[in-house]
Amino acid sequence: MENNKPNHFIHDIIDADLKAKKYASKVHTRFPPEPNGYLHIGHAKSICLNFGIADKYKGTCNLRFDDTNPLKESDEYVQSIIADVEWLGYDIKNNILYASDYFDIFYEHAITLIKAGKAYVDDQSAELIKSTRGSLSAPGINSPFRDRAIEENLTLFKNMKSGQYANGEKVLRAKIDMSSPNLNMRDPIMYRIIHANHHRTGDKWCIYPMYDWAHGLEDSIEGITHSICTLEFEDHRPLYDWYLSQLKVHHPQQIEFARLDLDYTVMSKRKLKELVDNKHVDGWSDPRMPTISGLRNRGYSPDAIKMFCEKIGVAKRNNIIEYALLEYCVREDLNKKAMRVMAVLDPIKLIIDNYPDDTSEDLIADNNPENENDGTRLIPFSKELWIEKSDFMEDAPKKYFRLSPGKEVRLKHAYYVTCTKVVKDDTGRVIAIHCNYDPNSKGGWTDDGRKVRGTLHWVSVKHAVNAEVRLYDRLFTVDKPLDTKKHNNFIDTINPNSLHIIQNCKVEPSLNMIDFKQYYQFLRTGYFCFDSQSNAEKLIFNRTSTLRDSWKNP
RNA sequence: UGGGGGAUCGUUCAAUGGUAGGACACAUGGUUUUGGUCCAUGGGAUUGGGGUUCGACUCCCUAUCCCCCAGCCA
Repeated sequence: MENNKPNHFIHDIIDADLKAKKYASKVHTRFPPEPNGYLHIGHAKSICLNFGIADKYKGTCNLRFDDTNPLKESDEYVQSIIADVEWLGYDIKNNILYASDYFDIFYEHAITLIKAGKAYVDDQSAELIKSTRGSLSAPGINSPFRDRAIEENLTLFKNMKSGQYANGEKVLRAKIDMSSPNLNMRDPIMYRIIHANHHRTGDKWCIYPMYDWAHGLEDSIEGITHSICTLEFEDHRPLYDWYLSQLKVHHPQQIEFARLDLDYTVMSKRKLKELVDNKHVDGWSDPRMPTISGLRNRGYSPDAIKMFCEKIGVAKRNNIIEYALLEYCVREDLNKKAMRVMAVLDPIKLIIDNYPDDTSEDLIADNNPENENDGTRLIPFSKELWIEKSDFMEDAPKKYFRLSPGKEVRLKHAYYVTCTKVVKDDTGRVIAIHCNYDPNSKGGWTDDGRKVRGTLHWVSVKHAVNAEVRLYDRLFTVDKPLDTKKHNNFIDTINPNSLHIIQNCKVEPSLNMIDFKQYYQFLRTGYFCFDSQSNAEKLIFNRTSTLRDSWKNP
């Protein structure tokens, strides 16, 4: 297989490092989520990037939980993240790591820094620390506790660890430069006191490391070579570098790239959590959510998501990818994989007057014209069929290929039929359509050169199975829900019609849950999958996406 | 405002001093037992102004615009 995956600036950096024999010519990356929510498609970009690099350079990629804040994290999130990464297809069984496993090491390193006179215990309140940090243009003010004796710092820090102080009473700070133009360097906090139960370490600790202090050490301990993160950490890099060089430990290279943003959705864990908590969606895995588990329930394949992550590229400029590209990727992938079936979403009865009353016959249908190996199946055909309401028009425009009075169409895999008359109710609404079929067109073809433009899908009335179908639309009505210049609150821009449930859809009998398939294409209507709530008694399908539709009703 | 980043077709990624190219989107044809797929064609961009150079998206100067940072979040 040729490797024509696009190259990007991070590859260039790694190539240069390899050439310079930096890091003993090995490549080790990591994907470091905080378990404080479910993974979304933006994380998928990072996962594909980091695991992709490990793969390309024959290195390793760790899944590492950055679990340094017990207040926001939970095991539920840990489990969902592991499941999502594995579902995407990355083998992490032997590479699941936790920052919390390094807490003892972090602590020892902190002692080292204190002993070197590079860290101190500060008694100031959070408010005071904030107010003495200065501003974007004004320098900060040194804490009165900044020049405490090393021995005193050591004692105080040990007391912090042993639980002698309340939350917020003291912090450990790095002694750097309160007048640095980079706010991150103004004596950043290394440890804060949080008396809380941690999902892995329980009550062992009541001091927890801050991100900047912990992250570089995590990378260093694991022997990471290239620590890839998003743009907002760019001005944290000097601090990342400062800690590691003070401690003279293995020093990975931090590289920043632009995170993924998608139009017509939101992509921050906080915002997604708000949608979940306020019940705007049915949990993190709602098929409308841009979460990995949401996309999975929606019927997206791992390959489609990976293809998407490759196509969007990796660069440093802020970007908003069009949702259309994601849809292109599912269609592209599912076109090759999906089993073609017939399902009528909005049924109307079609009666074939010249077809025998009490017979039915099994017709051969190919499962996927894109892949002959997928074989064929039999579909029952009889006198009364369900067809799609939108496939009939009494007064049809010229370019309408479907059924209308006097016109002949093909019933897919079956016969040609010609519409003879319609039946209406008292209000004039069409409730049934009558037609005649051509017995010589069995299989949907004749050799007489007849041109039959329209092809309809159908389901035999007496063999049809009822199903519920859930149609999804974009979750938001605007392309940038978070544009505060246009919208006060992104919640206001939620699409009230993002979920449309239809009952009594008629599907072909092969669609029971006994012969379960992962991906379906309902012929002419879209890609679908079984909903996780679906069972043999009640079939429920989710629409993954529509098919492309070049037909424009004039 | 101090600091850190960034600006190329509608969107996104490339071009690393040498023909501005790909993908998606859009448009128009063709094929078709899915108005799907597939195939072909087309329109469409270097933020502005100077400079260096035989030659500039690329280097220099200047202006403008956008993003990030003042959590004991990550």
